[in-house]
This record gives sequence, C-alpha cells and structure tokens, in this order.
Amino acid sequence: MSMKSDQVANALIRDVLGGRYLPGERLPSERDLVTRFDANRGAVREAMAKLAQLGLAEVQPGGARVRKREEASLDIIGYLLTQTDLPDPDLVDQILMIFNAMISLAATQVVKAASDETINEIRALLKPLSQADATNNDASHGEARFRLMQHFMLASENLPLQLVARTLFNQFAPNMSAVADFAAPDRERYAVFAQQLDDALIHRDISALRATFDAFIELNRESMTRAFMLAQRAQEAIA
Amino acid sequence: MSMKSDQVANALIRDVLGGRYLPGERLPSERDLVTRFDANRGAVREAMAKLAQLGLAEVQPGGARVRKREEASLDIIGYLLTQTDLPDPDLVDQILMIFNAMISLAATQVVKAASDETINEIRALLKPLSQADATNNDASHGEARFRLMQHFMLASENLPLQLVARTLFNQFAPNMSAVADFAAPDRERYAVFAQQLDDALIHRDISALRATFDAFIELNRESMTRAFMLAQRAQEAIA
DNA sequence: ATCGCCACTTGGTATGACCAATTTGATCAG
DNA sequence: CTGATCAAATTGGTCATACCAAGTGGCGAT
Repeated sequence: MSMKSDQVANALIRDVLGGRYLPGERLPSERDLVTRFDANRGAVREAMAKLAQLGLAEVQPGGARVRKREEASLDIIGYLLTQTDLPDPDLVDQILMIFNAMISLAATQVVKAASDETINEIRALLKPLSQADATNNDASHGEARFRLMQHFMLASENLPLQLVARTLFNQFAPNMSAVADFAAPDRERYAVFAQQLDDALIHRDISALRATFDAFIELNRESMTRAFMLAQRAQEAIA
Repeated sequence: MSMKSDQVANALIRDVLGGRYLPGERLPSERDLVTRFDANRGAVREAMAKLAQLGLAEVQPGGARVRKREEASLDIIGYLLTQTDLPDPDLVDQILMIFNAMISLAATQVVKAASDETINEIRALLKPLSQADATNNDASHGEARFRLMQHFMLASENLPLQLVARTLFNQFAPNMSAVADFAAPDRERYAVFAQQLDDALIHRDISALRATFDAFIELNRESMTRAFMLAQRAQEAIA
C-alpha cells in the first residue's frame, strides 16, 4: 500500500502522459482534485509538487498547466513504459541505445585512464561470458552481464554517466519482466563479443572497443525485438 | 522570491550534497526542521518529498535517511554545479562528454534514418559555422551551434535521448555564465568540423560522423579547460 | 473593440489534531 | 553481561480549516 499522495500523483501522471490533459491545458484546481480523489489538499499538493518536479506540469498561483513531455525529467520514462500493457518496443529500443552509448562511453574512459588492475578485474568478469556452451543457466548469464556493465560504470568514475545509466536501468528493468522470459541469451555471439572486448581491453584499443560495442548493441536489439515478438504473440494467444 | 518549501528543499539539498548529512544518516525530523526553517510542516513535507523524488533521501515513518548520491536522479547535477563558487571542472568535463555522446548518437540516428530533406535542413545550419573568419560575433556563433545540436536532437525522434540531453543542458547552461565570457570559439577548427560534418552527412558515412564528433568533443574540452583556467585566474585576481 | 477595474478563483502558508508505523530504551530472562 | 521483549516516545502520513497574495476572467466604461 502506497501513500495517498503517490496514488494521486500516479493517477495524474497517467492522465497527463496518456493525453487526457494536453500540453498548455490547465489542470484541475487542487480543490477540485481533493473531491475527485477524496483526499486532503495537502496530499494533493504533494502530488502536484511531484508532477512539477517531474517537469510534467508548471504550477503557479492561478493554476497549473501541462508541459510538453520533451521538457520533462528523465524520470518519466518509467511511467511511459507502464502506460501500456506491454512496453512500447520503439521506446525500449531507444532506451537500450542510450544505455549502450553510456556503457560504451564508460568503457572508453576505462581504457583511456583506468589502472591495469582495474582492467584485469573487468577482464575477469568476461570469463563467464566467453564460454559458448551453456554451463551456466540463463539467469547467471544475465547476472554476469550485469556485473560487467556495472563494473564499467563504477570504473569510469563519471557520476553523471552513472546517474543516467542507473536512472534508465531502474526504470527499465522492472518493466521488462513480461518480456524477459522470451529473451534467451545467444551464448555464441556473446562469447565472440567477450573475446573481442578482452582483446580491446588488453591492447587498450579504443576503436576496437567502439566497434565491439556497436556489435553488442545490435545483438541486444535483435534479441529484444525477437523477445517482443514472442511476448506479443503470447499475449494475443491469451486474448 | 521563491516558495518557502523550495527554500527549505534547496537548503537541505545543499546540506546533503555538501556532506553535512552522510549517506545512511538520519535527517532531522520534520518537526525539528519546522523550527529550524521557521516554516510550517506542510512546507517542510513538500521539501522532504522533493528530496525523496531526487533520490537524495529515503523517507519512511520513523525517519528519513540520506541515500548515496550514486543512487540519485540526474536532476541533482544542477545542484552539484552550484555547490561551489565555480563549477567543478571535472564534473563539467564529464557532463560535456555525455552531452556529446548524446548528440553523436542523435546524429548517427539521423544519418541512418532521416529523410534527405531533414539532412539538408541540418546542412543549412552548418553554413554559419563553416566560415573561419569572424563575420558573426561570438554570441551568434554560439546560437548557431545550439541550433545545430537542437536540430539533431529533434530529428533523432528519440524521446529519452532528448530528455537526457535537455536535462543536462538545462542544468549545465545557467551555471556556466561565469566561465562563458572566457570561452571564445575557435572559428577555424569549428569550420573544419563543419566541413567534415557536411561531408559525413552527404555520404551518410557513420564512421566519418563518429570521428568528426570525437574531434568535436576534444575541441569542446580544450576550450572549456582553457576558459576554466582563465576564470579561475580572474577569480583569484579579485581575492 | 479595447482598456481598466474588481470580484473570484487558485496556489502558498499556517495551526492544530489524530493515526499508524517505526524507533528507542528500559526491562527482563538467560 | 548479553539478548530478546515490550511499552512509550518519536516520526511520518493524513485530515480539517482558515487566511493571504497572486493571477484569472468577466464586467463595464471609454
């Protein structure tokens, strides 16, 4: 059970992102929302403050107005993903693209500046991914990938980069459970990726690193697209 | 004059980011903050809600605790930049790095998918930057650069990418006024950049595009570093 | 049709009170 | 002395009510 102010905020966010209130339009007054949600004005105010902080509304004496979603905070992504039953594949693709760009940037920084010790730590994390045969199950394979990315992030020592990546991941992950079941990792191609990445790390070869991550992005995108198709089909089968 | 709740929030944010309250530590109770800031509890609660929404504090019945800044929202960047008189050069460098990665990604998407018309629109924006001589003043040169980047963003049609870039820019720009005066654009190198970018756009050459942006990043970084040194010196001259 | 004025609406703040969850610290059993 | 336990104090969450200042909108005068 969540707080009342959060319930109100979530409902309003859903309405705004769903297009019930269009950009520039006036939002109902706090006193009206009190009756609509059967809440206290304090709770409604906290909800409105949250919308304002998310950049979804501009609230002033006289009334609150909806802002364009392009002017909002990154934190609205999570709400956008939950607007529909199944997350919008295009949006997921775009998020993955940025996420990979962040990791690629982190990796570049690591190759440029990290100590040999750090490089070796990361190389150690590549081992579980370099075996093409399924000695580990899908879950542990996923965990290995996660640890690898996380280590790149930490080693980059770039706070805003970490914030972007974390924000995206935290909003992304919980919404992908419906699709995750259909995303079996392509171990062979991951193994190739791991091998190339290892080489790039050893020689501190930035362009090779970039090329490897580009291939990695494609791999991610393909498996995601496939998983989405399967999830879609499964959902239609129910209906 | 801003709202009381904002004043309280800003003060608390400053304290948290400044290390007055360490991660894991308990924040003062809302009732204590009421006396400390001479505000009512509603205002204090809205301030605490803002801290929670920024990911700086975790607030539960029983007390609020500070969270690690790595777990915060991207929206704290602006506050981090204002923590000191002059923004932290390292942080600025990191932000620029991400910002350029975003534009580079946007440009990649544009080259991959945009219509010829869009490509030509962007090429038109390159003209003011392709002249090495100072026919336009520094301000209009800056505006031309801004319009170029903005057009890439819009043309990418990638919402999360726009959100990341906008968030960073909006928090970054207002804090760089103290340094901006010392950042005269290197027109010659920008002209080279514009020419290479034009070629990459014409031939839709992604790798050339990447290489150009890499050079652009370096150009940005160098001019920023130089501007910071000059600003630092000017500030020391006052003191 | 335009401008200026005024009543009304709206958000911002302030008190005071009560509930539920958590924390705290004293107490007690081992 | 250590630990588990339980009751009291503390804390956040919600509610009701009231007042102020800033913006809105409609009215009438020009």
